[in-house]
Amino acid sequence: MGADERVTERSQPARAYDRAVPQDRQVTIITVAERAGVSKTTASDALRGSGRVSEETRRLVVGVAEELGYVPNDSARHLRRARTGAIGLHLPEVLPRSDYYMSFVFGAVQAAADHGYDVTLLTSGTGVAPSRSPRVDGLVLGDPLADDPVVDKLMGSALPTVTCERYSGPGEPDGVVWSDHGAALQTLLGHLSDAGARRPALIVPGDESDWAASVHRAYREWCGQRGVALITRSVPFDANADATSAAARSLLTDEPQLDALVAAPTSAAATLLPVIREAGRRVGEDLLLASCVDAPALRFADPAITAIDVRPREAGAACAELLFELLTGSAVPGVERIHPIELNVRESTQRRRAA
Amino acid sequence: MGADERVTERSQPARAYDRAVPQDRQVTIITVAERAGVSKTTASDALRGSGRVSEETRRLVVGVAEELGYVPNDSARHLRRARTGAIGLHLPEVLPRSDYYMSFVFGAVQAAADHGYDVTLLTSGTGVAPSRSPRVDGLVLGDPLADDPVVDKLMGSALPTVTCERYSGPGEPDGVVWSDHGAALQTLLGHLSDAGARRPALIVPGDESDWAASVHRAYREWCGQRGVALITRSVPFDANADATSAAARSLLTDEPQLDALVAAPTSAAATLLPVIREAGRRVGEDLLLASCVDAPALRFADPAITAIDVRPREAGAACAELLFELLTGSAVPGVERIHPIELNVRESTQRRRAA
DNA sequence: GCATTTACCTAAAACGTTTAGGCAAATTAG
DNA sequence: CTAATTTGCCTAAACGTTTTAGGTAAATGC
Repeated sequence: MGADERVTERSQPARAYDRAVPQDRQVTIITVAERAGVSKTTASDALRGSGRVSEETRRLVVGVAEELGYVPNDSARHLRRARTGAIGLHLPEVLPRSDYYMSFVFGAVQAAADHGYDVTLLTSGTGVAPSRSPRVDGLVLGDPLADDPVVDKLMGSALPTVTCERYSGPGEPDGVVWSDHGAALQTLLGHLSDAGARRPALIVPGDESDWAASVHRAYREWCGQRGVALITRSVPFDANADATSAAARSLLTDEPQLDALVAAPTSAAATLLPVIREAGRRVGEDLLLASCVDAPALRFADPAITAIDVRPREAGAACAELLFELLTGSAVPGVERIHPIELNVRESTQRRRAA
Repeated sequence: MGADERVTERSQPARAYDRAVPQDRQVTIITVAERAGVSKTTASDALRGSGRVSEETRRLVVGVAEELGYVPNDSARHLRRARTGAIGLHLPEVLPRSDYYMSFVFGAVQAAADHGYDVTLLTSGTGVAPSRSPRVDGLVLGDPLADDPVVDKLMGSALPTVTCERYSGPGEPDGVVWSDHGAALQTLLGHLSDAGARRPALIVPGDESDWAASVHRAYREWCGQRGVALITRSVPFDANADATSAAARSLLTDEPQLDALVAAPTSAAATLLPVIREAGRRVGEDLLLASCVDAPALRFADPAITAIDVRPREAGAACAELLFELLTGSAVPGVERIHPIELNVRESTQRRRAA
C-alpha cells in the first residue's frame, strides 16, 4: 500500500471525514414537521400516504419536504421496520464467465433499483461470518455450485432465497429461476443433425452446476434415443481457454469421425477456432461448431458461431423480481419460474461446401 | 414475467416473509446484558472493547453473547453512528470489458469485507435519484467517463470519493488510484522496437476515459521523439470485436508498411487474429501484435499475445483501501496513489523467422 | 484522616423513523 | 336532538445501538 503516493494541492482545506461536523443540521422529518406546523406522525403519514391526513395538509407537508430537500434516513427506517432495504447477490468468482455474470449483475441491480432496493455483493468472506449480521433482506444465488461452502452457508440462513438454476446441495431455495438448457441443447443437436452432422461431441463441465448437469443429461438422452455414440470430454466449471482447448485437441485426435462440436463453457467455442484449424479441420465445412452459452466473442468470431442465448441480463432481473415477490408475499415459497432461452443460428453450423 | 410458473410441494408450509413473526425474540444487546447480569452499556463496552471494563466481566459478556448467538443490529448501529457501513461502486456497463470489471469488483468487495464494509453497486438509475438517500458512506468510481451523467451526479455528492484513473469531468475526487499506462505503453513500444518493429500502429478509444487519453498521448510522444509516423485508428470506449476488427482491417489495408499493431481495448487483440490472417500477415513473423490490457483470452490465444497486465483485482482493492483511509482520516483528501502495472511479453511480439 | 484519583459500572439520552392508540371536532344515523 | 361514527390530527412508545454524564466503592496522595 502507498508505495507511491502524492498529495495535490486543493482549493478546499483538507478535512477528515470521520469527524466531519454536519455543516447544516441534517434535515429530518422533525424539521419538516416543525416547519409545516404539524406533528411528526402527521408528517410521516402525509409523506408516505399512510394514516389519515387531509389532502390539504398532505400537500403542505410534501411541499415543505421538497423545499427542504428532505430525504428519509434509511437506517432509522430499517431499524424501525426490521428491514435492510438491500438484497444480497452471490456469484461464483469464475473469470471465464465474466461476460455472463456481468450482465446478470446489471440485470439484478436494475430490477432492484426499480423496487427501491440496493444490491450487496457477497463473496467468500462477506456477510457470512457468524459474527456479522447479514445486512440484506433476501438472497439471490447465481449458479449455486453444489460444492461451494459459501453457498452452503447462505442456503442455511433463514433469509428468503432465490437461485438461478437449481441447487443440488442441501436445502431448498424459496424460489428458482431456471432455463431449460436440456431442451435447448436438444434443439441445437437437432439443428446440427439437420445440417448433416452424424457424430456430435460435447465438451462440458462436471455436474456441480445444475446447468452443466442438464446439458450433459440432455446430450446422453438425445444420443441414446437415436443410437448415436456418446463423445464427450469433461472440463472444470471454471475452465479457461487452455483447458477447453486441450479437451478439443484430445477430441479431434482421438475421434477422427467427429463432425460437430458443442462446447458448453461460455465463449469457449471462440478460442477453439485455432485448435480446429491446427487439426486441419474447417468449421462450417467438415466440422460444425456451436456453444451452449452465447457471448459477444461468438457473434464476432470468424466464422460467427452458433450459440444458445441464455439472456443473462433478463435472468438476473427475473431472479430479483421473484425475490421481491417472495418478500411481499405475492409469490409463495417453492415457486419455480422458467426463463426462456433461444438458439442463435450462425455460420459455424451452416454447412458450406469445401471451397 | 411469470410466463411459465409452477410451485413444488414443500415440507414446510408456505409462509409469507413480510409478516413473518420472529420465531424467537431477536437476541439483542439487552438480552445479553440481562443474561450476564450487567447493564447494556457495560455489555456494549465489553463487546466492543471501549470504555473501562474489567477483564473478568468482559470475558463473561463475550461468553454469553457467543452462547446466545448475538449479532449486533447494523441498522441500529448505523443510525446511532450516522454511518451506513457500505460503500458504493460505480462501473461503466461496458460488456467487452467485463473481464476487467469483474476482477475489479471482486477486489473491491474483498477489501471492503476485510474492513467490515459492504459494497453496493450503483448504475444509472440507482441511488442517484434525489428522492433517495445514498445509502453509502463513500464512493468508488471505476473508469469514470467524462461524459457519463451518473458519474457527474455522484461526483457532485458530498460523499468521499475515490476514482480509479483520473476524472476529467467537473469536480475533483478525494482520492485517485491510477496506473501509469503511458509509461507502460512506452515500455511496450520500446520492446516492439527492439524486436525490429519500425512502424507501430495503435487502435485506441477516444479521450473520454483518462486511460485511453494517457495511452494515446504516450504514443504520440514516443513517435514524436523518434520521428516515427503516427498510425492510429479510433474506436468507441465500449468497442466490441466488430468495431475493433473494422479498425484493424482499415489499418492493414491502408498502411501496408505496418509492422506492429497495438490494440488498447481489453482482449480486442485476440479477436484480431483472424483479421490479420485474412489480410495475409503472420503474427510474430511479419507483424507484431500486443494489447494494452491483459486478459485470459490473450494468454491462451495462438500465438499468445503480449499485453500489459493492469492487475484489476488489486486495483479494485486499492481503491477501496484508499477510500477507507479517507473515511478514517488516515489519508487526506487530494491523495493520489500509483497502482503498478507490468508488461507480459509473449509469443506475439517475439519475432520468429517466417517458417 | 480527609481529599482525590482510579476502576468499574449504571441510567438515561440520543439517533430518525413508524405505529398503536387516543382525543376532540365534524359528520352521519336514528 | 342525541348517539354513533368518521375524520384529522397528536402523544407516546417502540426499534437496538452508542455515548454522555454520572455514581459508588476501593485505592492513593498529602
